[in-house]
Amino acid sequence: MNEIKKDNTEDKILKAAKTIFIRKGMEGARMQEIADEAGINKALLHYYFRSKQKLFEAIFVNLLTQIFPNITTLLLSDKPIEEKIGLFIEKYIDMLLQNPYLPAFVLKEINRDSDFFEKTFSNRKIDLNLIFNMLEKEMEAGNIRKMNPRDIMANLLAMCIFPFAAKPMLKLLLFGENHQQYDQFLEERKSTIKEFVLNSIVLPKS
Amino acid sequence: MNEIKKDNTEDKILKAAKTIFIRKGMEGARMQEIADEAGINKALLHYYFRSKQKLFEAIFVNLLTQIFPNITTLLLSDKPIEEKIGLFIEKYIDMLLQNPYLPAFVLKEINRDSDFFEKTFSNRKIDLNLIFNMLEKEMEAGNIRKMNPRDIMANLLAMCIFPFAAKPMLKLLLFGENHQQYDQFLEERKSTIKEFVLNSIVLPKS
DNA sequence: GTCTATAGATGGATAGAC
DNA sequence: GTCTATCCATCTATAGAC
Repeated sequence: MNEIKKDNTEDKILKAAKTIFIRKGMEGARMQEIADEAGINKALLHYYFRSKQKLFEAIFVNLLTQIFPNITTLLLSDKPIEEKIGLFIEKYIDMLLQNPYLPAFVLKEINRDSDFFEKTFSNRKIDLNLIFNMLEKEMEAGNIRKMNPRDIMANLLAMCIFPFAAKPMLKLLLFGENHQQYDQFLEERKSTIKEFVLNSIVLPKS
Repeated sequence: MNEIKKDNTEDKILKAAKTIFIRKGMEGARMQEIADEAGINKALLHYYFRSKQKLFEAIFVNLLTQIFPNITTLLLSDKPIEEKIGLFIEKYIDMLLQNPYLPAFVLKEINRDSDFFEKTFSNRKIDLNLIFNMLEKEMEAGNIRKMNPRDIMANLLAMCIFPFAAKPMLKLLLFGENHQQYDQFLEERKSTIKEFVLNSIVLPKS
Protein backbone atom coordinates (compact mmCIF):
# COMPACT_ATOMS: atom_id res chain seq x y z
CA MET A 1 0.00 0.00 0.00
CA ASN A 2 3.03 2.24 -0.31
CA GLU A 3 2.09 4.95 -2.82
CA ILE A 4 2.49 2.66 -5.81
CA LYS A 5 1.97 4.08 -9.33
CA LYS A 6 2.42 7.71 -8.33
CA ASP A 7 2.23 9.13 -11.82
CA ASN A 8 -1.50 9.43 -12.23
CA THR A 9 -2.83 12.85 -13.13
CA GLU A 10 -3.92 13.84 -9.66
CA ASP A 11 -0.46 13.29 -8.24
CA LYS A 12 1.15 15.14 -11.11
CA ILE A 13 -1.13 18.08 -10.37
CA LEU A 14 -0.37 18.02 -6.65
CA LYS A 15 3.35 17.87 -7.27
CA ALA A 16 3.25 20.73 -9.77
CA ALA A 17 0.96 22.84 -7.61
CA LYS A 18 3.22 22.38 -4.64
CA THR A 19 6.24 23.57 -6.60
CA ILE A 20 4.50 26.62 -8.05
CA PHE A 21 2.57 27.62 -4.94
CA ILE A 22 5.65 27.48 -2.74
CA ARG A 23 7.63 29.53 -5.22
CA LYS A 24 4.97 32.12 -6.04
CA GLY A 25 2.41 31.96 -3.25
CA MET A 26 -1.36 31.68 -3.64
CA GLU A 27 -1.77 35.14 -5.17
CA GLY A 28 1.31 35.00 -7.37
CA ALA A 29 0.69 31.53 -8.80
CA ARG A 30 -1.21 31.14 -12.08
CA MET A 31 -3.36 28.15 -12.91
CA GLN A 32 -1.80 28.13 -16.39
CA GLU A 33 1.64 27.93 -14.79
CA ILE A 34 0.63 24.95 -12.67
CA ALA A 35 -0.92 23.24 -15.68
CA ASP A 36 2.28 23.75 -17.69
CA GLU A 37 4.42 22.43 -14.84
CA ALA A 38 2.19 19.34 -14.66
CA GLY A 39 2.19 18.89 -18.43
CA ILE A 40 -1.59 19.13 -18.73
CA ASN A 41 -4.08 21.92 -19.40
CA LYS A 42 -5.99 24.32 -17.21
CA ALA A 43 -9.37 22.61 -17.52
CA LEU A 44 -8.05 19.45 -15.93
CA LEU A 45 -7.03 21.35 -12.83
CA HIS A 46 -10.63 22.35 -12.34
CA TYR A 47 -11.80 18.84 -13.07
CA TYR A 48 -9.75 17.39 -10.21
CA PHE A 49 -9.91 20.33 -7.82
CA ARG A 50 -12.92 22.56 -8.22
CA SER A 51 -11.10 25.85 -7.77
CA LYS A 52 -7.70 27.44 -7.25
CA GLN A 53 -8.58 27.93 -3.59
CA LYS A 54 -9.38 24.23 -3.12
CA LEU A 55 -6.16 23.21 -4.82
CA PHE A 56 -4.20 25.59 -2.67
CA GLU A 57 -5.81 24.30 0.51
CA ALA A 58 -4.92 20.74 -0.39
CA ILE A 59 -1.27 21.74 -0.71
CA PHE A 60 -1.17 23.95 2.34
CA VAL A 61 -2.81 21.56 4.78
CA ASN A 62 -0.53 18.80 3.60
CA LEU A 63 2.52 21.00 4.14
CA LEU A 64 1.51 21.93 7.69
CA THR A 65 1.18 18.33 8.82
CA GLN A 66 4.49 17.58 7.16
CA ILE A 67 6.50 20.31 8.88
CA PHE A 68 5.91 19.91 12.59
CA PRO A 69 5.59 16.40 13.99
CA ASN A 70 8.95 14.73 13.37
CA ILE A 71 11.02 17.37 15.05
CA THR A 72 9.14 17.73 18.31
CA THR A 73 9.43 14.05 19.23
CA LEU A 74 13.19 14.48 19.29
CA LEU A 75 12.85 17.02 22.10
CA LEU A 76 11.00 14.47 24.20
CA SER A 77 13.61 11.72 24.03
CA ASP A 78 15.68 10.89 27.11
CA LYS A 79 18.98 12.35 25.94
CA PRO A 80 20.64 15.15 27.92
CA ILE A 81 19.10 18.56 27.25
CA GLU A 82 22.24 19.95 25.57
CA GLU A 83 22.22 17.11 23.09
CA LYS A 84 18.49 17.37 22.39
CA ILE A 85 18.71 21.06 21.61
CA GLY A 86 21.77 20.56 19.45
CA LEU A 87 20.10 17.84 17.44
CA PHE A 88 16.90 19.85 17.08
CA ILE A 89 18.81 22.76 15.55
CA GLU A 90 20.77 20.53 13.20
CA LYS A 91 17.71 18.68 11.94
CA TYR A 92 15.71 21.84 11.55
CA ILE A 93 18.39 23.70 9.60
CA ASP A 94 18.96 20.65 7.42
CA MET A 95 15.26 20.56 6.61
CA LEU A 96 15.35 24.26 5.72
CA LEU A 97 18.45 23.86 3.56
CA GLN A 98 16.49 21.28 1.59
CA ASN A 99 13.37 23.48 1.45
CA PRO A 100 14.73 27.01 1.26
CA TYR A 101 11.52 28.52 -0.14
CA LEU A 102 9.36 27.12 2.65
CA PRO A 103 9.78 29.80 5.35
CA ALA A 104 8.94 32.75 3.11
CA PHE A 105 5.99 30.85 1.67
CA VAL A 106 4.50 29.89 5.01
CA LEU A 107 4.97 33.36 6.48
CA LYS A 108 3.36 34.94 3.44
CA GLU A 109 0.32 32.69 3.53
CA ILE A 110 -0.36 32.73 7.28
CA ASN A 111 -0.41 36.52 7.12
CA ARG A 112 -2.48 36.75 3.95
CA ASP A 113 -5.39 34.67 5.20
CA SER A 114 -4.83 34.17 8.90
CA ASP A 115 -8.43 33.09 9.54
CA PHE A 116 -8.09 30.12 7.23
CA PHE A 117 -4.71 29.34 8.72
CA GLU A 118 -5.97 29.43 12.30
CA LYS A 119 -8.81 27.09 11.43
CA THR A 120 -6.64 24.47 9.77
CA PHE A 121 -3.86 24.84 12.29
CA SER A 122 -6.16 24.36 15.25
CA ASN A 123 -7.37 21.11 13.69
CA ARG A 124 -3.83 19.75 13.71
CA LYS A 125 -3.82 19.88 17.50
CA ILE A 126 -0.12 20.49 17.76
CA ASP A 127 0.64 20.79 21.43
CA LEU A 128 3.96 21.95 22.80
CA ASN A 129 2.93 21.59 26.44
CA LEU A 130 4.87 18.35 26.80
CA ILE A 131 7.97 20.16 25.62
CA PHE A 132 7.37 23.09 27.94
CA ASN A 133 6.96 20.66 30.85
CA MET A 134 10.21 18.96 29.93
CA LEU A 135 12.02 22.32 29.87
CA GLU A 136 10.56 23.31 33.22
CA LYS A 137 11.77 20.02 34.73
CA GLU A 138 15.26 20.80 33.49
CA MET A 139 15.02 24.20 35.16
CA GLU A 140 13.89 22.67 38.44
CA ALA A 141 16.78 20.23 38.26
CA GLY A 142 19.16 23.17 37.86
CA ASN A 143 20.33 22.07 34.42
CA ILE A 144 19.19 25.17 32.60
CA ARG A 145 18.47 28.74 33.61
CA LYS A 146 14.97 29.59 34.82
CA MET A 147 13.00 31.41 32.13
CA ASN A 148 9.76 31.22 30.21
CA PRO A 149 10.05 28.05 28.08
CA ARG A 150 8.05 29.82 25.39
CA ASP A 151 10.97 32.20 24.92
CA ILE A 152 13.31 29.28 24.39
CA MET A 153 11.04 27.88 21.70
CA ALA A 154 10.45 31.26 20.07
CA ASN A 155 14.17 32.03 20.01
CA LEU A 156 15.10 28.64 18.60
CA LEU A 157 12.57 28.91 15.78
CA ALA A 158 13.44 32.54 15.12
CA MET A 159 17.18 31.95 14.83
CA CYS A 160 16.69 28.91 12.59
CA ILE A 161 13.94 30.18 10.31
CA PHE A 162 14.47 33.94 10.00
CA PRO A 163 17.77 33.83 8.07
CA PHE A 164 16.00 31.77 5.40
CA ALA A 165 12.87 33.92 5.29
CA ALA A 166 14.88 37.15 5.12
CA LYS A 167 17.65 35.87 2.89
CA PRO A 168 17.47 38.56 0.15
CA MET A 169 17.92 41.25 2.79
CA LEU A 170 20.21 39.59 5.32
CA LYS A 171 22.70 38.43 2.73
CA LEU A 172 23.24 42.03 1.62
CA LEU A 173 23.12 43.44 5.12
CA LEU A 174 25.66 40.98 6.53
CA PHE A 175 27.94 40.42 3.56
CA GLY A 176 27.41 43.29 1.11
CA GLU A 177 29.28 42.64 -2.13
CA ASN A 178 30.32 39.18 -0.98
CA HIS A 179 26.82 37.88 -0.49
CA GLN A 180 27.60 34.59 -2.17
CA GLN A 181 29.10 33.64 1.20
CA TYR A 182 25.61 33.63 2.69
CA ASP A 183 24.83 29.99 1.92
CA GLN A 184 27.91 28.86 3.79
CA PHE A 185 26.92 31.14 6.65
CA LEU A 186 23.54 29.37 6.82
CA GLU A 187 25.22 25.98 6.83
CA GLU A 188 27.55 27.01 9.66
CA ARG A 189 24.64 28.20 11.75
CA LYS A 190 23.93 24.58 12.63
CA SER A 191 26.80 24.91 15.10
CA THR A 192 26.77 28.65 15.84
CA ILE A 193 23.12 28.72 16.93
CA LYS A 194 23.77 25.72 19.12
CA GLU A 195 26.67 27.45 20.86
CA PHE A 196 24.69 30.65 21.17
CA VAL A 197 21.71 28.97 22.81
CA LEU A 198 23.61 26.61 25.08
CA ASN A 199 25.87 29.41 26.31
CA SER A 200 22.77 31.33 27.24
CA ILE A 201 20.70 28.69 29.01
CA VAL A 202 22.90 25.84 30.25
CA LEU A 203 24.04 26.23 33.87
CA PRO A 204 27.47 24.95 34.96
CA LYS A 205 27.42 21.59 36.78
CA SER A 206 27.88 22.24 40.46
CA MET B 1 10.71 73.88 5.42
CA ASN B 2 9.19 71.29 7.68
CA GLU B 3 6.56 69.51 5.62
CA ILE B 4 3.98 72.27 5.94
CA LYS B 5 0.55 71.82 4.35
CA LYS B 6 0.65 68.03 4.20
CA ASP B 7 -2.87 67.57 2.93
CA ASN B 8 -2.37 68.03 -0.76
CA THR B 9 -3.49 65.19 -3.01
CA GLU B 10 -0.07 63.68 -3.52
CA ASP B 11 0.48 63.26 0.20
CA LYS B 12 -2.98 61.86 0.70
CA ILE B 13 -2.19 59.28 -1.96
CA LEU B 14 1.16 58.38 -0.44
CA LYS B 15 -0.37 58.00 3.00
CA ALA B 16 -3.22 55.86 1.73
CA ALA B 17 -0.95 53.75 -0.46
CA LYS B 18 1.39 53.10 2.45
CA THR B 19 -1.47 51.88 4.62
CA ILE B 20 -2.95 49.60 1.97
CA PHE B 21 0.32 48.26 0.57
CA ILE B 22 1.64 47.36 4.01
CA ARG B 23 -1.60 45.60 4.91
CA LYS B 24 -2.14 43.79 1.60
CA GLY B 25 1.20 43.76 -0.18
CA MET B 26 1.86 44.76 -3.78
CA GLU B 27 -0.10 41.87 -5.27
CA GLY B 28 -2.98 41.98 -2.81
CA ALA B 29 -3.56 45.73 -2.93
CA ARG B 30 -6.09 47.19 -5.37
CA MET B 31 -5.79 50.63 -6.90
CA GLN B 32 -9.50 51.15 -6.17
CA GLU B 33 -8.84 50.40 -2.51
CA ILE B 34 -6.05 52.94 -2.34
CA ALA B 35 -8.20 55.53 -4.07
CA ASP B 36 -11.02 54.93 -1.58
CA GLU B 37 -8.64 55.18 1.36
CA ALA B 38 -7.34 58.48 -0.02
CA GLY B 39 -10.85 59.76 -0.73
CA ILE B 40 -10.21 60.26 -4.43
CA ASN B 41 -10.69 58.18 -7.57
CA LYS B 42 -8.54 55.72 -9.43
CA ALA B 43 -7.67 58.00 -12.32
CA LEU B 44 -5.92 60.43 -10.03
CA LEU B 45 -3.58 57.74 -8.83
CA HIS B 46 -2.35 57.32 -12.37
CA TYR B 47 -2.14 61.04 -12.84
CA TYR B 48 0.29 61.43 -9.94
CA PHE B 49 2.12 58.10 -10.23
CA ARG B 50 2.13 56.58 -13.68
CA SER B 51 1.49 53.01 -12.61
CA LYS B 52 0.83 50.79 -9.64
CA GLN B 53 4.43 49.63 -9.80
CA LYS B 54 5.74 53.21 -9.63
CA LEU B 55 3.48 54.01 -6.69
CA PHE B 56 4.61 50.89 -4.90
CA GLU B 57 8.26 51.69 -5.45
CA ALA B 58 7.81 55.16 -3.99
CA ILE B 59 6.36 53.64 -0.84
CA PHE B 60 8.84 50.79 -0.57
CA VAL B 61 12.01 52.83 -1.08
CA ASN B 62 10.78 55.35 1.45
CA LEU B 63 10.12 52.59 3.98
CA LEU B 64 13.58 51.08 3.56
CA THR B 65 15.36 54.36 4.28
CA GLN B 66 13.08 54.87 7.25
CA ILE B 67 13.70 51.53 8.93
CA PHE B 68 17.44 51.20 9.24
CA PRO B 69 19.47 54.29 10.02
CA ASN B 70 18.26 55.44 13.45
CA ILE B 71 18.88 52.17 15.18
CA THR B 72 22.38 51.43 14.01
CA THR B 73 23.80 54.73 15.28
CA LEU B 74 22.85 53.66 18.79
CA LEU B 75 25.16 50.66 18.52
CA LEU B 76 28.09 52.95 17.77
CA SER B 77 27.74 55.19 20.82
CA ASP B 78 30.31 54.97 23.63
CA LYS B 79 28.08 53.26 26.20
CA PRO B 80 29.05 49.84 27.61
CA ILE B 81 28.22 46.98 25.25
CA GLU B 82 25.57 45.49 27.56
CA GLU B 83 23.70 48.76 27.63
CA LYS B 84 23.96 49.30 23.88
CA ILE B 85 22.52 45.87 23.12
CA GLY B 86 19.77 46.30 25.66
CA LEU B 87 18.76 49.66 24.22
CA PHE B 88 18.89 48.34 20.68
CA ILE B 89 16.45 45.55 21.52
CA GLU B 90 14.08 47.88 23.36
CA LYS B 91 14.01 50.46 20.59
CA TYR B 92 13.60 47.85 17.92
CA ILE B 93 10.73 46.02 19.62
CA ASP B 94 9.05 49.34 20.37
CA MET B 95 9.24 50.25 16.70
CA LEU B 96 7.74 46.87 15.78
CA LEU B 97 4.95 47.20 18.33
CA GLN B 98 4.03 50.45 16.62
CA ASN B 99 4.32 48.91 13.13
CA PRO B 100 3.20 45.32 13.60
CA TYR B 101 2.41 44.76 9.90
CA LEU B 102 5.87 45.85 8.78
CA PRO B 103 7.86 42.60 9.18
CA ALA B 104 5.43 40.42 7.24
CA PHE B 105 5.15 43.06 4.53
CA VAL B 106 8.88 43.50 4.04
CA LEU B 107 9.55 39.76 4.05
CA LYS B 108 6.80 39.20 1.51
CA GLU B 109 8.05 41.87 -0.87
CA ILE B 110 11.78 41.12 -0.71
CA ASN B 111 10.99 37.53 -1.62
CA ARG B 112 8.46 38.38 -4.33
CA ASP B 113 10.77 40.59 -6.37
CA SER B 114 14.23 40.14 -4.92
CA ASP B 115 15.94 41.66 -7.97
CA PHE B 116 14.18 44.96 -7.48
CA PHE B 117 14.89 44.81 -3.78
CA GLU B 118 18.58 44.13 -4.24
CA LYS B 119 18.89 47.06 -6.60
CA THR B 120 17.20 49.58 -4.31
CA PHE B 121 18.83 48.19 -1.20
CA SER B 122 22.33 48.39 -2.66
CA ASN B 123 21.72 52.06 -3.42
CA ARG B 124 21.04 52.76 0.25
CA LYS B 125 24.62 51.79 1.04
CA ILE B 126 23.81 50.51 4.48
CA ASP B 127 27.04 49.28 5.93
CA LEU B 128 27.29 47.28 9.13
CA ASN B 129 31.08 47.01 9.02
CA LEU B 130 31.48 49.71 11.65
CA ILE B 131 29.24 47.70 13.96
CA PHE B 132 31.10 44.47 13.22
CA ASN B 133 34.38 46.24 14.01
CA MET B 134 32.97 47.53 17.28
CA LEU B 135 31.88 44.01 18.25
CA GLU B 136 35.27 42.58 17.37
CA LYS B 137 36.96 45.19 19.55
CA GLU B 138 34.76 44.12 22.46
CA MET B 139 35.84 40.54 21.84
CA GLU B 140 39.50 41.48 21.81
CA ALA B 141 38.99 43.35 25.08
CA GLY B 142 37.49 40.22 26.61
CA ASN B 143 34.12 41.82 27.21
CA ILE B 144 32.15 39.43 25.04
CA ARG B 145 32.68 35.92 23.78
CA LYS B 146 34.60 35.44 20.54
CA MET B 147 32.23 34.60 17.70
CA ASN B 148 31.26 35.78 14.21
CA PRO B 149 29.71 39.23 14.73
CA ARG B 150 27.34 38.45 11.86
CA ASP B 151 25.75 35.78 14.01
CA ILE B 152 25.13 38.29 16.76
CA MET B 153 23.41 40.62 14.33
CA ALA B 154 21.42 37.83 12.66
CA ASN B 155 20.29 36.47 16.02
CA LEU B 156 19.28 39.87 17.35
CA LEU B 157 17.21 40.67 14.28
CA ALA B 158 15.73 37.18 14.17
CA MET B 159 14.60 37.15 17.78
CA CYS B 160 13.12 40.64 17.52
CA ILE B 161 11.44 40.41 14.11
CA PHE B 162 10.36 36.79 13.72
CA PRO B 163 7.70 36.74 16.47
CA PHE B 164 5.98 39.62 14.67
CA ALA B 165 6.30 38.13 11.19
CA ALA B 166 5.08 34.72 12.35
CA LYS B 167 2.47 35.94 14.79
CA PRO B 168 -0.56 34.01 13.45
CA MET B 169 1.38 30.77 13.84
CA LEU B 170 3.48 31.40 16.93
CA LYS B 171 0.58 32.65 19.01
CA LEU B 172 -1.24 29.36 18.48
CA LEU B 173 1.89 27.25 18.79
CA LEU B 174 2.99 28.84 22.07
CA PHE B 175 -0.32 29.65 23.71
CA GLY B 176 -3.00 27.51 22.04
CA GLU B 177 -6.44 28.54 23.24
CA ASN B 178 -5.02 31.43 25.25
CA HIS B 179 -3.44 33.17 22.32
CA GLN B 180 -4.67 36.59 23.43
CA GLN B 181 -1.68 36.48 25.80
CA TYR B 182 0.62 36.78 22.81
CA ASP B 183 0.70 40.57 22.69
CA GLN B 184 1.89 40.72 26.27
CA PHE B 185 4.48 38.07 25.45
CA LEU B 186 5.80 40.32 22.66
CA GLU B 187 5.97 43.27 25.01
CA GLU B 188 7.89 41.25 27.61
CA ARG B 189 10.41 40.17 25.04
CA LYS B 190 12.05 43.57 25.35
CA SER B 191 13.61 42.22 28.55
CA THR B 192 13.69 38.47 27.86
CA ILE B 193 15.63 38.80 24.61
CA LYS B 194 18.07 41.08 26.34
CA GLU B 195 18.68 38.53 29.11
CA PHE B 196 18.93 35.73 26.60
CA VAL B 197 21.54 37.50 24.48
CA LEU B 198 23.62 38.95 27.30
CA ASN B 199 23.72 35.60 29.11
CA SER B 200 25.06 34.10 25.93
CA ILE B 201 27.74 36.57 24.93
CA VAL B 202 28.86 38.66 27.92
CA LEU B 203 31.92 37.30 29.71
CA PRO B 204 32.31 37.72 33.48
CA LYS B 205 34.62 40.54 34.55
CA SER B 206 37.90 39.02 35.65
C1' DG C 1 -6.33 68.83 -11.21
C1' DT C 2 -10.24 66.01 -10.84
C1' DC C 3 -13.86 63.44 -12.51
C1' DT C 4 -16.71 59.56 -15.37
C1' DA C 5 -16.55 56.23 -18.66
C1' DT C 6 -14.32 52.75 -20.96
C1' DA C 7 -10.66 50.35 -23.17
C1' DG C 8 -7.52 46.42 -22.82
C1' DA C 9 -5.40 42.63 -20.62
C1' DT C 10 -5.31 38.97 -17.48
C1' DG C 11 -6.74 34.88 -15.38
C1' DG C 12 -10.15 31.76 -13.09
C1' DA C 13 -13.82 28.98 -14.40
C1' DT C 14 -17.06 26.40 -17.55
C1' DA C 15 -19.24 24.27 -21.90
C1' DG C 16 -19.05 20.86 -24.87
C1' DA C 17 -16.63 17.77 -28.28
C1' DC C 18 -14.00 13.59 -28.27
C1' DG D 1 -10.58 11.73 -18.41
C1' DT D 2 -8.71 15.04 -21.42
C1' DC D 3 -8.87 18.52 -24.68
C1' DT D 4 -10.11 23.33 -27.18
C1' DA D 5 -12.66 27.25 -27.13
C1' DT D 6 -14.85 30.70 -24.70
C1' DC D 7 -17.15 33.12 -21.07
C1' DC D 8 -16.97 36.46 -17.56
C1' DA D 9 -15.19 38.96 -13.64
C1' DT D 10 -11.50 41.70 -12.16
C1' DC D 11 -8.23 45.13 -12.34
C1' DT D 12 -4.80 48.32 -14.42
C1' DA D 13 -4.58 52.00 -17.35
C1' DT D 14 -6.17 55.71 -20.46
C1' DA D 15 -9.39 58.97 -23.02
C1' DG D 16 -11.77 62.88 -22.72
C1' DA D 17 -15.15 66.16 -20.49
C1' DC D 18 -15.18 69.76 -17.03
